[in-house]
Amino acid sequence: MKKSSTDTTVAGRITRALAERIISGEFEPGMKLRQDHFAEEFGASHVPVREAFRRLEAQGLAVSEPRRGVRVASFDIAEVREVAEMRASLEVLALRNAAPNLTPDILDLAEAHNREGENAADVQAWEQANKAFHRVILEPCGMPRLLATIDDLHAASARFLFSGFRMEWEAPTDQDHRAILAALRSNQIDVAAATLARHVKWIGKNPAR
Amino acid sequence: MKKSSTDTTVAGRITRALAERIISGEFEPGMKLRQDHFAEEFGASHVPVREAFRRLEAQGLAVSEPRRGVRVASFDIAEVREVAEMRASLEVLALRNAAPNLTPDILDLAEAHNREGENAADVQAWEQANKAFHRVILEPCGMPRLLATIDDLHAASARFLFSGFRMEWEAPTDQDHRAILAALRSNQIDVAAATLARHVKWIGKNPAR
DNA sequence: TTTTCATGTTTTATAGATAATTTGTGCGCA
DNA sequence: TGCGCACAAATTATCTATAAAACATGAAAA
Repeated sequence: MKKSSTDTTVAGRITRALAERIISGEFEPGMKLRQDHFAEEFGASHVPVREAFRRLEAQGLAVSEPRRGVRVASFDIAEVREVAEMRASLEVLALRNAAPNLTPDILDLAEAHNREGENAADVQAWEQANKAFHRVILEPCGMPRLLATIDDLHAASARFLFSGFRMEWEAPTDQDHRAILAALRSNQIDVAAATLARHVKWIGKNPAR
Repeated sequence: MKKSSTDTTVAGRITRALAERIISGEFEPGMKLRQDHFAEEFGASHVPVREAFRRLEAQGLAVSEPRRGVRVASFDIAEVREVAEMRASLEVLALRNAAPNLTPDILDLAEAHNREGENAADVQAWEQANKAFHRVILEPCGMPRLLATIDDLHAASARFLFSGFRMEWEAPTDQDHRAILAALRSNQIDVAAATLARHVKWIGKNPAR
């Protein structure tokens, strides 16, 4: 496996660690991120921390005001909806381009991920399986930039999911996923795309606590 | 006007300068970007240059391999098509959300930008007017993340436009733009959206030299 | 109460050290 | 001679340590 910059450099490791904590909700929206603090925590200097901040900023997980520091990106209901709409548009685009390249093997793998999700013990596990499901059926589109953007949006969605307004959680049988797979298996691309769009937008409509 | 981080800090100025050169084609795809070189050129040290690199990377204008430096992002015909498809999807989404907020004033402003483009003396001027046209009709969607993503995609499109395969250039009367405005004026959102999608995708279909 | 100015804190930038990769060189061997 | 391999030198990215600039805070003066 090609090792990404996230693993190789100190800045990359810091990026990953901070992203994880923001997504998991450990860092609350609006929280100030002080470079010296993390420099000390990771036993590094503040320069790689700054580089990590730039990446988080690009992913939409943090916002930076010049000379005033960077904070964890806030997200209100409008932003959640925005991310959901963007994901819906782009995932549909990806699916339409992936469809001609989808093999039964890929769909079986997706189904496996879906079952994983249905048997998940907690939200984290479910989210991981959910991400894998979407990834697997979209990846064959062969559009790297599109996939990267979708990943960023997915991270933003996950933030919302973990944002503590759903403490008691139970694994849902993901009917939408099943419907998408069935449509793909019978070559009904339009149906699959429409279901996917509705499915993704639904996330943005969750009752906000 | 709110001053962006691009103007305030050294890293920001370097980012802007390098982005411009990449987009304009002065830096060719695949070209190695050495931090010490630009540190010297901008009379700065290499740290702000590195931060600029991170941002260019996020915008898709550069790619970085850990410990091996960063290069100007390549773009083949497939990537151009990818960017065009993404733009089409996202601009349609933006337009649909902007439509309810569009006023006659805004549409008049857009029309002015379109005329600017038609009278443009060179590609740069045309591109600037073109960007302004799209921006003006999409901005009222009130979705900042969506707009930011569209901006990045637009920059990538502009790269393609400037890539020297269109040396002799003449300002086109932009019929698509006019059609979009006419549709919006008569509240035919679907027509406007469909025209916009076709218009944006067409860019990706330009005969490659 | 408002303004000014000093002080501490934080971001930003520089200069120098470290580590990894690439390039060049020499040697052995076909 | 030509090719491949090992090893050394140079180049370059990465990181640390330190200094400078900007900002926030709060006390003193108007």
